[in-house]
Amino acid sequence: MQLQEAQERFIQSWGTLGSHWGINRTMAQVHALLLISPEPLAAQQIMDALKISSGNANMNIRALIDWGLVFKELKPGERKEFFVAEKDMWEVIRRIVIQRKKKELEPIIKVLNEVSEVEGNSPEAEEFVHVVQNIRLFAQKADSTLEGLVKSDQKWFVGTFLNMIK
Amino acid sequence: MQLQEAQERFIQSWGTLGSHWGINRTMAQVHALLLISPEPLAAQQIMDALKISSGNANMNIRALIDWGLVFKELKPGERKEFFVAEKDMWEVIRRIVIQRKKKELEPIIKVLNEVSEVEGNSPEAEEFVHVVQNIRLFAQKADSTLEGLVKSDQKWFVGTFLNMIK
DNA sequence: TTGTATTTTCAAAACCTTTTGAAAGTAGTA
DNA sequence: TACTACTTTCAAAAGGTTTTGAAAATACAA
Repeated sequence: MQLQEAQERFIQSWGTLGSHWGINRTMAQVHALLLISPEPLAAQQIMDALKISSGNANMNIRALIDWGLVFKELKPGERKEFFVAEKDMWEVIRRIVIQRKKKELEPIIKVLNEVSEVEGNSPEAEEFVHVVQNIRLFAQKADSTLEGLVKSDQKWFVGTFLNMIK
Repeated sequence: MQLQEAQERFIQSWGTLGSHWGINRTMAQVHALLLISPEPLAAQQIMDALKISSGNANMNIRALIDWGLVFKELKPGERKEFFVAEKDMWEVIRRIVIQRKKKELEPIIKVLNEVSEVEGNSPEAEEFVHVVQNIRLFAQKADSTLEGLVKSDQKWFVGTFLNMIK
């Protein structure tokens, strides 16, 4: 396969994957482009490569920086900003886990804690409490699991985690 | 907190969570409603409770059945169909993992395998292969991890998995 | 300071997904 | 068979998100 075709396929697929993971399509494509670029890229190069507008490029680059997946790099003598991707996949995963844990898991745990204080002992109330407690247990497990994952290093993941499962 | 308020809050939150997880808002709300219902519900009851149209209810109930998260139940003497949710949270998670693994992880692994056959030895090609190999490693780990999770039982998750991470 | 390259903003447009609800289809009952 | 309760379909509408691009802002250089 030719390099250019491979690059395009990779960028497209990464975009599709991202859009299932709370990262918008373009944001994931920008990330993919930077991932496979040996050199930092300027906004204009990103716009050209992905055929997107300046507004779009700017917004998604900013978002990637917020997520900690992309860094700004200034070259001496150049006025414009260049961007590089976080290329350590383990770090990429950690960054995404941190964001999603904060935006999704923590809010639902908060709600589960609140609604489990429900009054009454009708069948509806009993069923409700039962289901909520159950989910709460899982949510808390997931929370500590992810917390552990965020704090652990790649060695652990590649070694123990996989071997254990099999 | 009153039961009704708690139920509404739970349904709303479950809907929001679902929408971040490839399950559309209404689909997750229907699932939440069935989860906390001690009795099977008919389509009409779901439509009334969530204030949604028949088409919407029908489509999302079907989707939940496809995912294996909801089952049809026929009551003797009743013409209409009733629906119950899968209430075992472990099974719920397994079902979702199965669907998403098939729809997201497997396709990207396929693409990664294909594009890693790239030709050339320019810096671009080298960087490309390097990044792709790296992601491929993670994707394959994730695949076997999830495969293991799908095959394992809850006891394992609650016991070993959590303790191990800490 | 002025000029110019670059970045940022944001309202409007384009795009994509979800929902509606009327009509058609289905199946049990008489 | 015809009736009725219920389910399914699907084109159109609504709703939500993303993208565009012109204009404004910024920041360096002369």
